[in-house]
Amino acid sequence: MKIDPNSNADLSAQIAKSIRDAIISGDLIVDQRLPSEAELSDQFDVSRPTVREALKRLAAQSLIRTQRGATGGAFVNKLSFEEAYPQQITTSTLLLSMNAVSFETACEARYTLERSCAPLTALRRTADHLATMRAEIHRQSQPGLTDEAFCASDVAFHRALVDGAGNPVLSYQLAGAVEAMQPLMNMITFSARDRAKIIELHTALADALEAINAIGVDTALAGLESYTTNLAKSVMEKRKNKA
Amino acid sequence: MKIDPNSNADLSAQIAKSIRDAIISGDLIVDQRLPSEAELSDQFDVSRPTVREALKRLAAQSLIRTQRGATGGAFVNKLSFEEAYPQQITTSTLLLSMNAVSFETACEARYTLERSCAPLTALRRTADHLATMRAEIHRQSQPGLTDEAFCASDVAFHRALVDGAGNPVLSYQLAGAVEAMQPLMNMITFSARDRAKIIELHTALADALEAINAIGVDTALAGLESYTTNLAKSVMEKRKNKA
DNA sequence: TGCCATTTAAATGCCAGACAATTAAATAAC
DNA sequence: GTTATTTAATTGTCTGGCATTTAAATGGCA
Repeated sequence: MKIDPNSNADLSAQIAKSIRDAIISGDLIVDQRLPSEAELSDQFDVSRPTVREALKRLAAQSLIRTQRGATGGAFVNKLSFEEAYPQQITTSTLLLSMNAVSFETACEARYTLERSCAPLTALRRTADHLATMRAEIHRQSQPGLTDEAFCASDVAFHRALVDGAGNPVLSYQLAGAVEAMQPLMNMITFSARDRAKIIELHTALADALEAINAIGVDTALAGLESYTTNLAKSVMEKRKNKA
Repeated sequence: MKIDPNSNADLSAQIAKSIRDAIISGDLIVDQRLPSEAELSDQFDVSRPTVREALKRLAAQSLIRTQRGATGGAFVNKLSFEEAYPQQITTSTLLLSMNAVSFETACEARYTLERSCAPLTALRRTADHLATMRAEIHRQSQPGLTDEAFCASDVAFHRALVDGAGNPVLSYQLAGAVEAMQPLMNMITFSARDRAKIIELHTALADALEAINAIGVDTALAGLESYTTNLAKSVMEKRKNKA
């Protein structure tokens, strides 16, 4: 393996790319041990610190894991959904906050995606999913709950809705959309009447799911979307008038 | 800033987390310059190579960029959708290949998501999106096209469909689902009749989009999903019988 | 023989110090 | 005032080393 020293990219970036490509292409398979850092420095003709920087890049993407000790080294990591979730959420959150995505755009994306998996959830949801949703509704109705806790419970409720579809790929893709909304929602102050309305819609949603009524689920979600959007709109309006 | 030397995690991982948290929380804002590597080593009380490993971790996630020279350094990077796309696709692809996700599950997720944004696309698609789709349909009908090129064109067609919804958040979330399917699709051999059927459905889809006929779009997508699923099923069947 | 303690070797984790390359700003020359 | 040169700051890379961890090899002992 050779590295182009005239390239614009860092040596460590090039080496990371080389190894990453090998993983993606299947040349390196899960749990396979990479050569030791010393061997890699020989192969790529760079120093050990440079190799280490490359390995840290890959570790940051959960593509490898490292073990110390005699039989240690870097191993191709089996990327799990559990590991990928937080990454996905972090990225989505930063994308929203750094790119001035409007509340409406984010909200539209979120509810569009959620409504798409609702029919599957109506078919496949287990008692567990329903119980989680009921529990979150109960939490949401407790007085003295901070706005932040209310939002967190809202996210948990919706996550259960998504997971109820029983498709891990869907759950993964939607995690970003649902969780990344939370910081945006946290900017809203919920009046008691707002909460009551949202809880009412959540209850209708859970009822429809329990009754395996896909249309009812969709109606409730549509209601939630429009209510949330209007709420955000009026909050922004008030804030603008004050300023 | 202090680092716990008794933690299980690497020093570089802890430092990266510390800086990452600062970015997420807004303590560090876009384009803000981080302290130099030397200053960071002082602040965290570690050596420069360790700081560098931490910075490379962050760079791997596109959270920072670095510049050399007198006024250089590490800067908080404005994460763009363009940058996030490839990461998302790589992760999704690896998740599918490493977790033995069935073709059916992946396909279900993909078409569920695509059908969800179809109504928006019907409303908002531009002439450009339609032109792209027509062009890809034309490419797909050319004889002598390899299966791989056919799949690539299929992906481009569907990406145009998704982008037509005019919601960058949706486009981003769906990129993984659509693109990660390609390796799975590449395992299928398409007969001339298969291609003709798919092209027919693609044409119906484009026609419906042109006519702003959301129901027609949904019907075509449903047709594509069931056709693709059955095709994959029969391919797997044949392969099993041979073995 | 079989079990336990010790040693050894291999690997990653971390550090100190140095030099090269790059870049913008300060300085000098004209 | 403009251009050329120097300087300083910063990242990129290398060398060499020591610390730590871990499993396997070794040796002692019953």
